[in-house]
Amino acid sequence: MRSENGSTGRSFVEVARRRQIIDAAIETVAERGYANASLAHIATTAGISKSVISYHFAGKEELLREVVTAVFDECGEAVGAALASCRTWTERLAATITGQLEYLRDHRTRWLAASEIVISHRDESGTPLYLQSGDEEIEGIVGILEAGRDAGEFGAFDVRIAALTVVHGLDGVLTEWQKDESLDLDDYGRRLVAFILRAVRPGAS
Amino acid sequence: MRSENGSTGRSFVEVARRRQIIDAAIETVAERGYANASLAHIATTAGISKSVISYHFAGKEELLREVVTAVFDECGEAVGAALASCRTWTERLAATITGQLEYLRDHRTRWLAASEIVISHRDESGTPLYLQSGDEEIEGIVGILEAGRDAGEFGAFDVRIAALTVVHGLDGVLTEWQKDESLDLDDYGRRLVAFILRAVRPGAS
Amino acid sequence: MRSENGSTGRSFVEVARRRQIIDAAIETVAERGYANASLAHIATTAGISKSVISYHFAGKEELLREVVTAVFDECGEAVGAALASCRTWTERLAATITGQLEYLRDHRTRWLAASEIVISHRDESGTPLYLQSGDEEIEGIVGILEAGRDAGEFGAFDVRIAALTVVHGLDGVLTEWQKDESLDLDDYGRRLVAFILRAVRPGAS
Amino acid sequence: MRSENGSTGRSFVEVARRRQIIDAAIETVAERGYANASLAHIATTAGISKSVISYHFAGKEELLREVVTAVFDECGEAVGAALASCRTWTERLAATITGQLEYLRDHRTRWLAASEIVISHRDESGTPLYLQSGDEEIEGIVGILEAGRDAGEFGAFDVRIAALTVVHGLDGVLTEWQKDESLDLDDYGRRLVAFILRAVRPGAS
DNA sequence: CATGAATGAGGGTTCATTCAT
DNA sequence: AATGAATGAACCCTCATTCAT
Repeated sequence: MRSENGSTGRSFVEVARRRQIIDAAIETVAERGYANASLAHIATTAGISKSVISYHFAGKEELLREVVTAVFDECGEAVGAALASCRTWTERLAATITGQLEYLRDHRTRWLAASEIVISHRDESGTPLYLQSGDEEIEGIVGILEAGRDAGEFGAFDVRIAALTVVHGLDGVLTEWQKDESLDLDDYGRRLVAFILRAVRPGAS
Repeated sequence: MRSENGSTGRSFVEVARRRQIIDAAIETVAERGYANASLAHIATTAGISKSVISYHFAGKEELLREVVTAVFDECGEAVGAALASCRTWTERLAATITGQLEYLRDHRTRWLAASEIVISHRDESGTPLYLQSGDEEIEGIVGILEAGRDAGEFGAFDVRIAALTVVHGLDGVLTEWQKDESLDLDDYGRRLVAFILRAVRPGAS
Repeated sequence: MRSENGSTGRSFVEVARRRQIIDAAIETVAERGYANASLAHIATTAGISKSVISYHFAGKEELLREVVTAVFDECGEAVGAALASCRTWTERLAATITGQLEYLRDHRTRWLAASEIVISHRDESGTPLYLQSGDEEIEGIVGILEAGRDAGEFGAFDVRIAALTVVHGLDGVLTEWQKDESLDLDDYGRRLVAFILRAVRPGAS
Repeated sequence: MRSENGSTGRSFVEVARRRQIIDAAIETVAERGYANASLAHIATTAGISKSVISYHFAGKEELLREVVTAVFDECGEAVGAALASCRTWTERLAATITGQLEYLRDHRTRWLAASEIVISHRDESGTPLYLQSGDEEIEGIVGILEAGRDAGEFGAFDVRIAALTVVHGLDGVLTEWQKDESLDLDDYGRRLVAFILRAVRPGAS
């Protein structure tokens, strides 16, 4: 049993190369857009030969999926860490929003690239990636909202609608940030949290 | 007195052909995605030769921009009509949401295509369309929210954040609908309106 | 017998239209070069529809040939007129050079276009036009040189070589003029005549 | 120490392929003319796929410029070699003519192609190549003529006019050779030299 | 482990020509 | 007499992928 690493059977060098290529792909997609991010451009960005990519990845498809997985996993971990120290459901709801915005703030390029790919890429059957991904994020927020409602922290409203509003509201931040580079994401987060908390606070519907 | 048309100098036949091509482009983009919507596919969908498109449009760029303009104008008119009969700012806010959802319900393909293009298409300088368009929609909602707040219908909150939440929340509906074809958009709209109204209602914070 | 014109059977309007198109072709070829002178550009220059050209000319081939014929005939007439008043063979040789340069000076665009076409255009068999044209010009100079030699005005040299040198030397003037717009063609002509006369003057060798 | 090549960073195989493609381009242009020399035809002539050309050259533009450079450099070297063994300016003038004619005799196709390209090709701004190139050849002849005049070998005449006459006279040889395949270039050269020497010989202007 | 080389498919665009009106 | 409309061929170029080395 070769156990240089986990269970993938990849050597240390191999893992490093893949990471390098993934990073180059992220940079390229973020800069030039999904449609203009050819393997040639990615290879140039990485400073390697084009066929190195083909050697380490089964194809462009796999590379792009790895980008998405890597970024979304990172972000998920960041949000998870932010959630760990929360005491109330209100705090957890706020942490979900601010946690993701903090990731976005610190890893804008990565998030931008992953978003582009999820939105634009389609598998060979023509199905977009964003229709293939699970709804863990939404389910997580739904869980927080339901628990908070049961605990009396939140009022009565459609939790799924609320969760979707939060998720898509977060997506919109990136656009705002692109339109206005000087946007203060921390401040934006506080105000977004405030607005969402208004919506979920107890009281007449 | 040549009165075949308005001020564009286009004949009736020309206008019809352009519309046909635009419709074919919409269908193709919605079905295959922006990146796979080649002129060849669009032509095939329209049942015409590839070069007919080049004859009627200066290029793919112009065709795509016309698609976006056509769809967004249509939707804007629909929402404008819905707003016309409103008495209160609350009604206007609700009508903005339901009006757009009704357009989306009745013209799903058109909206889908226009969204894809706005998100994915970049001009020759590499700037995406969604960063080029103005913010009329957001400004409109901001106006409603401010007026409603001044009229005492709404509470005190960051109107821009609120407007962005509404706009991006609407964008998210399409994704939900694609994931679940049986989604009742009218019902969804009522619940989304209810949630947003919770957020904007007067009261603490 | 409809005899509005000569023997071509073309009406006055028809002739005018053809001339208009020929002029537009000349202007376009001179400005954009043979390879970039499409019927579309020619039509735009003429301010007419593209298919008008096809209506009046059997094809692009015919149009281009007409351009060449028209310009070369004009130039030939100009040179012929210059020759008419000459008394000596030396004068005739000089008039051949200065006559053509005067045409060039006064009709630069026309000459430029015709030259481009003759050099670049090939018929459907692939034969360039410049290999199809007769050698009237060269023969004419050869005739002058032989007569002048027999009359004792010129020395003994290869008349064909001399004629070719004159003809191609004239071609080169256009290039010089393009490189230096301020070139004084009259002066250039005088100096070119002087040089050629040195070569043909009687004497050793 | 990587010493596969000089300073271009191209491997041996790469250089060979480029040469092969350049040769195929030369053959194609010479045979079909500049305007009909598509990359597809060049590829067919080379017996390779069309995209191989794009792989080895940045574009058609680069390929064509390489053709011109290669041929003109070759010819320049040949003429330079012929000049090296000359003692008098008269010999040098003659060697300039015969040297180029010898190159033309031995590499007719190459010269023909390069000439076609220089005359017909335009860069993206529309400027023809022949207006971009320097005048090294003309300057060289001018230098010979001036030195020869100062040395008393030649008479008094406009050296620039003379140089241009020589250069364009040489261009004309190719046309003559195309019209008459049986033309003896060596003989032609001797007679052309004789004619030019008549023109430059000392004596009254 | 890495890569230079090659390829065929497909991209958008321009073109000369035809045809019904 | 004129033209708007349409077409298919050909244009150059980019692409993801494969393969021998």
